[in-house]
Amino acid sequence: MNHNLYFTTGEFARLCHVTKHTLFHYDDIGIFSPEYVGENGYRYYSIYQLDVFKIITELRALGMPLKDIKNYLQERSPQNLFRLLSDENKKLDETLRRLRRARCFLEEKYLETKEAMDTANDTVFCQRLPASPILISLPFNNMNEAEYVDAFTKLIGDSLDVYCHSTYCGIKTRDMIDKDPEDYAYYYMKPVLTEDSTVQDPNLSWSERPEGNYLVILHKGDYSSLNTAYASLVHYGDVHGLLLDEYFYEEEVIDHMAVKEYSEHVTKIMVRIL
Amino acid sequence: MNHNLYFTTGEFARLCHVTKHTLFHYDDIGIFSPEYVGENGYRYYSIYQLDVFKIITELRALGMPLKDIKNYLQERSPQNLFRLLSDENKKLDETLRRLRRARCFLEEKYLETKEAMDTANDTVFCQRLPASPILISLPFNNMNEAEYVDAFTKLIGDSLDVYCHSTYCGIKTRDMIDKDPEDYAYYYMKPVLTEDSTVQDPNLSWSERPEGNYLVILHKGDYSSLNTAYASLVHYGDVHGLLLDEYFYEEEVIDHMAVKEYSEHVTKIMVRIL
DNA sequence: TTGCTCCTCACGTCACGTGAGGTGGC
DNA sequence: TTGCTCCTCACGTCACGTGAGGTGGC
Repeated sequence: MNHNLYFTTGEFARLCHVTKHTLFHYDDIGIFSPEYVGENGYRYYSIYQLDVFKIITELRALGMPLKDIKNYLQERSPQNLFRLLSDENKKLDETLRRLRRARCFLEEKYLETKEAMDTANDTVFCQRLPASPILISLPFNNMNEAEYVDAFTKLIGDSLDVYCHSTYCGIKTRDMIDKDPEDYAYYYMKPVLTEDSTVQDPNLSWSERPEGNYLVILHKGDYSSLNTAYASLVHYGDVHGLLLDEYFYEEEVIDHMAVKEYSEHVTKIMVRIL
Repeated sequence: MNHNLYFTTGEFARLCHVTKHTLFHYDDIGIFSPEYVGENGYRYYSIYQLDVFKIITELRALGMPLKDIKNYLQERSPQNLFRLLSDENKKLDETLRRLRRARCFLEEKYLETKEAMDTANDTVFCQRLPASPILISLPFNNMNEAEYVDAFTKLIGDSLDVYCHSTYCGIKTRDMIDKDPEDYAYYYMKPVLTEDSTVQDPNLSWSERPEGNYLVILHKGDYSSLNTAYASLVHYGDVHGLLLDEYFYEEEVIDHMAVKEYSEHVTKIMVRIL
C-alpha cells in the first residue's frame, strides 16, 4: 500500500468538503466504501475514488435520493446514463419553472406591499392598470350557503393547479354596494405571472381585469369597514363627473402574510373609468 | 357554529392538496391549528383559515423550514415581510444559478456521451473545437509523489469552488508520449459552462484549451492502453504532413459515471493542428 | 504523555408517511 | 349494522448531525 495515494476518512472528507459522518453513512448504506480497511478498522480511501465520490455529489445536487444513486451506480451503462440524464433534465425543467414563478411571486408581493405602505390610506387616486388575467369563482347570485361554500372551495381547488397569490379577491357590482356590504358577484384569484407564462388551462374559469385607468382607494380595516371605502370611490366619481365601470375589484394588499389581525389588513379597491 | 363554513381535517386536507397527517403535524408543532376543536377531539378548520395555510404552503415551496415559518408568522409585520422577501429572493437567485449550471452539466454530459457512442473507436479524425477554459494543476515536472498528490488534491479543492465535470483530464507534451506513458505535464478539469458564466476567480489556476482544428481519437480501454492511441495520432500527423501543437489534451468521455470498469472507459485525445 | 485522529454505538433532526387499534356519526 | 371518518400513539424514513466513550498513532 502506497500511503501517499490513500487518505483517511478525515482527509478524504476534507478533500470533498463533506464531514466524516457523511462518509460513515455512505459506507453504512453501501453506496460508497473505502477501497481498503485496516485491521484496526481504519478506512482508507484511494485517490482514484475521488471521481466516483464527485459523481455522487453531482447526482445529489440534482436532488436524486441516495438509494436511486446507489441503484444507478450498480446498473450504470451508457444507455442508463442517457435515461438518467433525460429524466433528470425533465425534473430540472419543472423545478426551474417552479422557482421562476416563486421569484415572480416574491417580486409582485414586494411591489404590492410597498405600494400599500407608501400610499395614503382612504384617499382616492387614479392609476393606470394593465390587463390582468384572473381565475374566477362561479357567480354568487341566488346561492344558498352550501352552494357558496362549494363555489368558494372550487376556486381554491382551481387555484392549486395554477400558481396563485395567497389572497382571495372579490368583485362587486355597483348596485351591491348600496344593497349589501357583504355581498359579492364573484371571488377571484390572481395567478403569479411569469415571463414564460404558459397557456391557460381551458378547464378553469378564466376572466380578466381589463386594462385601463382606474379609480383606486387603499383602505385599512376589516371587512365590515369596507363600505365607507366603496362609498368614497362612488362619491369621487360623482363629484368629478366620471362614468365608472359596473365592476369594482377588491384585493387585499396587506393580508395575513404581513399582519395577524383583520383590522390591520389593507384592501385595494379598483374601478375602471370608462 | 355554522357547519357550512367549517371543514373536518380530511375535508380541509383535500381542499389544500395535503394529507391529514400534515395537518396533525402542523397542529402538533403549533404552526397551524384548527380554529375550533370539538369535545370529542374533532378538529374543525374555518374557511377563513385557508389563506394562512396557503401562505405556509408558499413559504414551504420557497424552501423555508417550518420552524422559520412559525417564527415569521408569530413576528409578522410589513417590515419583516420585506426582510423575508429580500432574503428569500437572494437564496432563490443562488438556487436558480445552481440549477442552471446543473442543466448545462446534463446537456454537456449528454453530448459528450453521445459522441463517444456514435463515433468509431481508435480512428483518427479532424474536429473543430471552440476555446474552452480549464482549471489546471501545478506542472508535474520533477515532483516526488507527495508533491504530486498535493498538486492533485489542490486541483480537486479548486474544482469544488467552481462547478466542474467529474472527470480529471490530463495534458501531455509530445516528448512525454515516447518517454513515459504514465507521465503528464498537468491535470486539468473542465468547468461547467453556463450562459451567465461568471467571472473566473483569479485565485485559481486558469488556462485554456485553444480554439482550432484538432486531430482527435477516441480510445476504449484503461490507462495502460492509451499509448497506442497517442501513437496513432502522432502517426496520422506524420503521414499527412501535419504540424501538431506541443500539447495533447486527454479527457475521459465515458468514465465512472457510465461504466464501472476502467477497461470500458473511453478517452478522447486531442491535439491541435497548427 | 499530550493532542489529535480514528472507531462504534446511539440518539436527534426534519417533515412528514404509515400503519395499528379504537371511537364516532349518518 | 355497514362503511366511512375521526382520533391518538408509535414507529419508519431520509440524509445525515451530534455528542459519548473508548482506542490508536506520532
